[in-house]
Amino acid sequence: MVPPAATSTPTKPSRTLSTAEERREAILTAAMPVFAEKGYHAAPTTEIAKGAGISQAYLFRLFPTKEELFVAVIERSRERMIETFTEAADRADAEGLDPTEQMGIAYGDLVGSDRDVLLVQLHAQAMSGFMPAARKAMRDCFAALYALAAERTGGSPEELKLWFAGGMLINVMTAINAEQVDQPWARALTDFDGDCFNG
Amino acid sequence: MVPPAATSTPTKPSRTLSTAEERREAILTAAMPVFAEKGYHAAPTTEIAKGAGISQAYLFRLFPTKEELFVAVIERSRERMIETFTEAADRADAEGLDPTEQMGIAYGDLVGSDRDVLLVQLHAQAMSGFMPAARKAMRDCFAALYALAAERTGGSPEELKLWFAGGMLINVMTAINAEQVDQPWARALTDFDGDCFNG
DNA sequence: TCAAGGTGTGAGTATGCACTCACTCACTTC
DNA sequence: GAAGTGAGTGAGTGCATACTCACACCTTGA
Repeated sequence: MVPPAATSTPTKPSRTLSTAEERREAILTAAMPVFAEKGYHAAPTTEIAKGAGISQAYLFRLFPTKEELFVAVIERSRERMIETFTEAADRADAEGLDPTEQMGIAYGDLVGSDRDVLLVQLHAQAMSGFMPAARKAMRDCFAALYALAAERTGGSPEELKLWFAGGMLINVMTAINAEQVDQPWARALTDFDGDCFNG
Repeated sequence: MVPPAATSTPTKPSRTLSTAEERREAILTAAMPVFAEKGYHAAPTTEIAKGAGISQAYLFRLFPTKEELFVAVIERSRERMIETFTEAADRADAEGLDPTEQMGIAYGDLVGSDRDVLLVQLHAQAMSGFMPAARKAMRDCFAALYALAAERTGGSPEELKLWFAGGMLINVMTAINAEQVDQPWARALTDFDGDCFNG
């Protein structure tokens, strides 16, 4: 049960092969921007495999279908959001700030800086219409986020609805870069300071 | 100048060919559900042409690229929304009802009954990330809808923002059929009666 | 009646895709 | 060291796709 080789140099890992779990992580990391940019159908698995540094054949061993890979990417983007919200809520608690507002700000920052998370969400929403696996993943996503928001903000269902609605608007406005448009509609729909969605 | 064959049955129109404009309309009608279901990349132009009752070759004469066709479909879905809102506002005016509320209800009905309009919007939003033509079409769409809503409801920018945010939430919840889910998050996020978004 | 131009197509081309198969090599166990 | 298992791949297969081209037919105007 003891590792046999204390003899080999300890600076290098004795193992040259990666574990399947490491590869899976690498694939998800590589897949995220590709799905974000091109959407489900136009994202080539060859490109994802290349980005992960493995062969396409091995990609399909680890994720038997492209759809399973897509769902895993949706779940990963959900995890990113959960992390973001949790950190923001922790910070709000520590500094005595309004958690609803802090989580909202953190979300705006997240989708503004990490467009992959945003675009994966949008593609997944659109695919939900006719791809049951994506629909399920999106429902799970909303379930988790709603539970987290309810717990950390203590808001009423009505307040939470408003807060989610604001999030959906941020998504779309960010996707079309409305903040770069100098027109009344764009100014009105991208004004998230001193916001009605927060408390 | 007289059609040469008064001998043929007069119940048939003398013209056997359609005009290009009629064909264009037929193509858009056929393209809408295909793009809605499959998204931009996975929607085959062969299937669209077949649905429109013409050859694929002629489709490409009328819409030189698939992208132009996609943009035209986005614009058509915008027109549907404009019609819906206009009718609802007219009705509200005629019957002394609140236009904001009536337009909101009409929108919910539209996306609930005509999923094509909804899904085309969602696909277009997702494509906006990396397809400038789709982004432009979506911006135009928001510009037109915002102008209409502002004129017909007289709402403040803040009120209009709330109203649009509610619309974005309706979109997503409808896409994932959240109203069929019996869980707290789904009940809260699909409760659009007596709504905070309406005045 | 005939030319001009619009309507319309069959049959491609070149490319890209998800997924498979047969196979090699690294590592562990006994 | 032998035997088993998991990591990893080169080289496909079969099919679908956007777009093209040469060509035919219908309609109109003079």
